[in-house]
Amino acid sequence: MGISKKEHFTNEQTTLADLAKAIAHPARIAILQHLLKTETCICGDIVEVLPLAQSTVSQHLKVLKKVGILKGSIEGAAICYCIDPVVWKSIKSIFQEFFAELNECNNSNCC
Amino acid sequence: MGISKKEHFTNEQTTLADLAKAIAHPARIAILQHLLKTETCICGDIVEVLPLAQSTVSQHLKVLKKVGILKGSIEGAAICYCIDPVVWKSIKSIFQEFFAELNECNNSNCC
DNA sequence: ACTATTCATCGTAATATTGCGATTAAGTAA
DNA sequence: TTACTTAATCGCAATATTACGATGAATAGT
Repeated sequence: MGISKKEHFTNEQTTLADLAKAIAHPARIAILQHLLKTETCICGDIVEVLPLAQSTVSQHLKVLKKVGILKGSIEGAAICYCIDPVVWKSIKSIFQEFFAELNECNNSNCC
Repeated sequence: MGISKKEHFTNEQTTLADLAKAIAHPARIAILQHLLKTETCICGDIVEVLPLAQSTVSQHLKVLKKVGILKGSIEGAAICYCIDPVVWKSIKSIFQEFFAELNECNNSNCC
């Protein structure tokens, strides 16, 4: 992604950016929405849901697992994918706090 | 960002992904936090806040303006940057709705 | 007119992401 | 053992992102 200068930013800033990056692809949104919609774990049919090759879907799953949103447990030959509710709620809170910080601009000269 | 297959996904999925992508960089988080913290518009000292070159900051501002989070108004030689409160609240709602969809997994066999 | 300031844009290089086919690894079933 | 299935990983190509210096456009002040 180009030359990175993450060492100049705070942990809070890089954490939020990394979380947003994990969500920043329609395929990963689709994976999460499918898991949310079925209200349970999915054992083995994630690839069929998406218009992408198996290796590509596996890469997207890896991204979501890396930030902890997804956890996978081996179920025979298949793997069951779940949203980790603890991590999910934590991420939800982080985004909520970030977006809650808005105060209306009180400078009538510019807005 | 590699071969894109966005035509296979819904508008909702691509919209959320694009919003997340706009936030998915610590420099852009830092810009937004600075604007949030000062509780007003910033006229001309954005570059000084960040450890990046002026052209790089300008590119990040462009990304934020593209999704509508920021609006800039000319103030003489300088430019005043504001967070658009309407867009901000809209994005806040989109994220909130997405994260609110979680139901606990009720399959005791896998989680 | 001349100069300084501010910010956008251009051009370029380095690095990251996305996607696919092929392969590998691990389990199941015959 | 020999397939068969499932999912991760490898290797590659195409494209996107990030960053910087240099340049350009617009305004302000002298």
